Amino acid sequence: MATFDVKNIGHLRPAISRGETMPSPCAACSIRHLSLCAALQENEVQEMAAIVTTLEVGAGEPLIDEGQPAVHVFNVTSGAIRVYKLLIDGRRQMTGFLFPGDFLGLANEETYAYSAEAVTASTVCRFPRRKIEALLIKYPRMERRLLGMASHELAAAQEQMLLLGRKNAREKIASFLLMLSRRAEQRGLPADPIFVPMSRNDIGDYLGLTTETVSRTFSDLKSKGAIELLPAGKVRLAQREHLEEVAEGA
Amino acid sequence: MATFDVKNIGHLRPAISRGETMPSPCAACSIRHLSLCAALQENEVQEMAAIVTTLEVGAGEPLIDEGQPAVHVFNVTSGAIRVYKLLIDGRRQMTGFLFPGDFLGLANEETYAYSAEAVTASTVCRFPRRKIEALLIKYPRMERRLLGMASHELAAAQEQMLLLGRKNAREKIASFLLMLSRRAEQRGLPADPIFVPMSRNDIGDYLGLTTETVSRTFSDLKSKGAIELLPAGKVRLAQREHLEEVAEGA
DNA sequence: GTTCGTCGTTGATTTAAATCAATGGCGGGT
DNA sequence: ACCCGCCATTGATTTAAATCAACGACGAAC
Repeated sequence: MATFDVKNIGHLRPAISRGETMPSPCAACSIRHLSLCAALQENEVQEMAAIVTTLEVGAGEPLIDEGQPAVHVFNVTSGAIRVYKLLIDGRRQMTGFLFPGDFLGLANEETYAYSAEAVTASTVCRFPRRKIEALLIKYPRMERRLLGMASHELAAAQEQMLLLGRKNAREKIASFLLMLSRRAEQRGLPADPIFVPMSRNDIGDYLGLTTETVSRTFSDLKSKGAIELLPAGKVRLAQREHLEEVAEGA
Repeated sequence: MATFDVKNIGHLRPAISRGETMPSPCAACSIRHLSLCAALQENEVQEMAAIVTTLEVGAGEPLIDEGQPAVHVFNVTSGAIRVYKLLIDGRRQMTGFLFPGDFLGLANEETYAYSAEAVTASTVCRFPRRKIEALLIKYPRMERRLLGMASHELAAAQEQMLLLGRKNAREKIASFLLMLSRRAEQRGLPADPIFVPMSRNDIGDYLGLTTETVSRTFSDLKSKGAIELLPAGKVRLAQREHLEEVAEGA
């Protein structure tokens, strides 16, 4: 896991001095969306920049281990991160996938309650938790933003509970593809031929299914013309409306 | 749903003027734990008291309907509340059970993303969301507390995802009983013969199971001596350690 | 006191998804 | 160039839980 300090952030400042409010890029990370650092004031930007470190994480490398002291918070800059919890015998439940702009490491306790790894080679911005907490006290606007993010995540978690507890395999896969599409769109990426960077196994562990069931369900949706499987992990949502109906259980 | 304003809160003040910090009772609701109102200053207590309304909700009565404008936040004072989401065809996923001291109604959006009903006859304190938000800006300490609660709930939600996605029926039921026991203990109630106020159907919708599977699994744990089913919805955790092993998937 | 609806339990059967198994493709390492 | 291991896919079989079904207990309503 290569690490280097961010020095040359000057070129990103203009976006803020230009008077942009939200979404504005995080000076340290050049993040636009849903970020802890969005819409900071000039003085706040400087303080954030002073404590940030940028990390490069190779595919499959760990970023956080459940049970370890929660000393850092992270902001994803590029790539994709998987967040998960394990049972003693190794069964794994993904609790989320993170993309550029997403935030990681919010913890109430002294230790992390989950693990995180890079799905593909990724870069993240790392902040010492203690320093972030000091900044939150100093700048309540940042804290409000964090609360907004937490409550957004909570709503997403409840939606995921509905999926895990009550949807069948086809509904799960349809929901998953649409979620990826919406999140890509939010980040200004193409919403239709979507890029699915994670393995069938990762998807299964996110949806409470096995690799085989995920693969079969993809094949099934494809044979019914709802999706097309393109090379390089791309998927076309050929019948988005149909997928939306399926995802909602209609 | 009977409603009346809270006037006589004077008798609760002493706990705060005595200089107690945390957990301290909420002046309006007499709540001790995990409450929005815990550890308030005297002036904050008065402002909270000025905007609170107490509601009585009969068993089965709705408190929140998904999609309705999110105009209030709630604090549970007595009884038990179920929070859930529905699919179009009526499949239901409980996202949580709330007990005295628990907080409800945190929402980022303009509408609620879930529904809530009383399991048993309950009382709740209701606050207008706009006024709460104004208070949060005025008193960042309250906001910090709210953030702590949100991140606690997020951790619980992730734990529940692990349960829903990867645990079998027995592990789910064991986890559920232990959760009820721990939460009862936190509220100063007996942790061993626990009171289970919700129906088998409610439990099933919480754990992603059917009524029948819940019932069979209870019977099975009982026949193996792990639990005892007592009258009036009480359950004895005869082999707590064994239940803990089962819950963790060991 | 009787009836009706809900609840919990148990049994029989079905089924969706898991498991077990085999294959071919692809990419990295030597 | 050649393995080796991982990944995706598909087929055959098993299985945990759902579904369908029946019954008794209980409480509320009339």
